[in-house]
Amino acid sequence: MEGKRRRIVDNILVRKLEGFAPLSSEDKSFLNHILPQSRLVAPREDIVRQGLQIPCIHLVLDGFACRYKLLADGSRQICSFLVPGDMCSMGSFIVRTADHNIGALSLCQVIEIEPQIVLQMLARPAINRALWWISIVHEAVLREWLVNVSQRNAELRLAHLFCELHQRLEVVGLVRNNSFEVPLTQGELADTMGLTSVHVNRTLKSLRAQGLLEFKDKHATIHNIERLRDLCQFDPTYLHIHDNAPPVEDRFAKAS
Amino acid sequence: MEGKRRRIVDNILVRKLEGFAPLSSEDKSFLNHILPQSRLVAPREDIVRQGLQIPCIHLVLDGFACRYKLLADGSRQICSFLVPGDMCSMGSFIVRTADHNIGALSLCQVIEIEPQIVLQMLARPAINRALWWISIVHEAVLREWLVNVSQRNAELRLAHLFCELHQRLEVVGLVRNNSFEVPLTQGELADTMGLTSVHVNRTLKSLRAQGLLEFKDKHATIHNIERLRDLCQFDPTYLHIHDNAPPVEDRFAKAS
DNA sequence: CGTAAAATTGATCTGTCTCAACGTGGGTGG
DNA sequence: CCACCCACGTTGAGACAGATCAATTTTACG
Repeated sequence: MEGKRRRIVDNILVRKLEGFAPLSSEDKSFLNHILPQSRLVAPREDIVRQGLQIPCIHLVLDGFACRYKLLADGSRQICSFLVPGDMCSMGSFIVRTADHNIGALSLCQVIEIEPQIVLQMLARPAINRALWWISIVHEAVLREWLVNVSQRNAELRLAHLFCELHQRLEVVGLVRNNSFEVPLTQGELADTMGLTSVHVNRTLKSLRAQGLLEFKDKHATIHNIERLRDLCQFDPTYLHIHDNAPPVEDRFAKAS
Repeated sequence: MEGKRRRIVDNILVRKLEGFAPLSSEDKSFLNHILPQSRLVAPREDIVRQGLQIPCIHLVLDGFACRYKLLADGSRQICSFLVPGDMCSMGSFIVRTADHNIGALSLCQVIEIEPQIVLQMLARPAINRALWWISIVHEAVLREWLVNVSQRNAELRLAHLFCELHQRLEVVGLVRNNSFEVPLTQGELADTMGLTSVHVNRTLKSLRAQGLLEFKDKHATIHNIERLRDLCQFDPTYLHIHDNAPPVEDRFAKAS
């Protein structure tokens, strides 16, 4: 049981990192032999608290977590989702204080990666690059969310978000039959999209009526992903899957 | 003349990086001896084009540039500003294709840092950390912009943006007498804030009437920064100035 | 089961957009 | 050096997406 869980655990990190570039068998073996203790985090429980010291680097094995900020008037903005395979990258290593919260949305299984393990990861060039990649993709996703909230109406916003989740969950093998788990309430979707839960509800109803997107019982179903992508102009390039840049030496060769 | 410009040039990068943590004199000397050729970029000219290969890493010496995305309906979202001292960090090193454009807003003086120089920078631990810091702060700024656009009304949005610019420009010594250059049109502000230029105009008028913020002739003046910060709950923590995390060894000491 | 959170629907209100007109300043060609 | 021009700024009036307020139904869970 323990061994089985451990294997599942490491597989998802390898799978995630190989969404960038293939890893050598040594690197994979290294990742399969770090044996951090995983723990469960209850829904609504915080993993990182804004203003406090960042405890360590976390990897989500199962469940949805999110980064969020609270405003004085009580409103909340969810700034990103951490889905299985995602980790909060280098922040705790570089900077003293957290500028945002990270909290579990559903029951989460997370791993706390110890600082000395992170040093070992950084010492491996391919993993080092993959960590940079995570950071760059995170930035790109944030930009896309900014565009989403700033430029698109409620219908296109929701469509785009579900296209993104579909793509990200597919990479880690969590989409089956056009359907995937999204353990969010409509209120949480609202806090993500800068809408009210009332308006999210109405917009989901409209998308459902158009046969574009069903969201029920914490599961999303997209019958025709192409149609949904066309609607909101979803272009997955920004997720930079398998978008490894050529090494510096090759670029010299190309330049000369 | 050349020597003087070169000194000014390197000073701003050193100054920017020391906004994180002090550099050793060797590191500073290293940064003062990279001698990249700077070039001028005209307003509206692009430095990086979405979908194409990212040419190399750029450092802005003077002027404002921005990252932006275009949508099919012609609308534009400005996703971040590059002010003097800012560089577009590791993207070109890690990932093949640009997921956004970078373009000059005003006449810009920029430096193109060659890949092998970046390798040398990465080889120096303190500079390596500072590059991670840049990336982390970039992410934090994006989150704050998302909150801004998603949760605040036009008045608070503009107030918050100008508080941020005030803080960022002060770090590199570009604020004098509560006043600093912001070479943007109201239309560009609108594309930044997810508003129309008409509404930006009206909102600036209101802020001016309240004595909070003057924006005229490409210059912003904030007579009472405290009052403006209170209004929009600006908390500069997210810029992580001098927020260097303790090294891993110290954390072990603390833990034991 | 019972109870609270979440989803759903209706009616009304409002911040921001849209369309439209006019003012203004700086650059360019004659 | 003037006159035109065009981008930018400014102001007004009306329209609309989404918020707000409120009530009811459904679902999840102890």
